[in-house]
Amino acid sequence: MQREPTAFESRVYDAVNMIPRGKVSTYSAIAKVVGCGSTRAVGQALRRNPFAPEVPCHRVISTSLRIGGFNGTLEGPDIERKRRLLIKEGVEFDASGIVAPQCVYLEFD
DNA sequence: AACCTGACGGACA
DNA sequence: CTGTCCGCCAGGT
Repeated sequence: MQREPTAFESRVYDAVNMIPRGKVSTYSAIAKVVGCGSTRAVGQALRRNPFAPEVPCHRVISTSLRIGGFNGTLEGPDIERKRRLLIKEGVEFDASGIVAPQCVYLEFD
């Protein structure tokens, strides 16, 4: 059974939806935009993501420019898929799997 | 209302 | 470099 998104989650989804194609953002950036100092709260909202394809949650990475998690996991085939998807959108990755800083979108609104 | 959890981050050993 | 701890805030039970 589904539930309506809270005001907080709506802000998170809205912010994520603002990320242009070929770019990514970080949890801390999103957290700042939605007005909370906890990246964890953002992670929870994205994990729940009721708007799966609508909200490009795969464009959100950790502040260290490493890919965070995806589909509820921190590692595994899902993460690999996320990486491929980002590359497909034009996001560049370092040999270590680090996202190119130029592809990071930090300013919203 | 109380307690636990978490797709994190930063500090420290 | 890795592993551990604490703080952070909202959601779920």
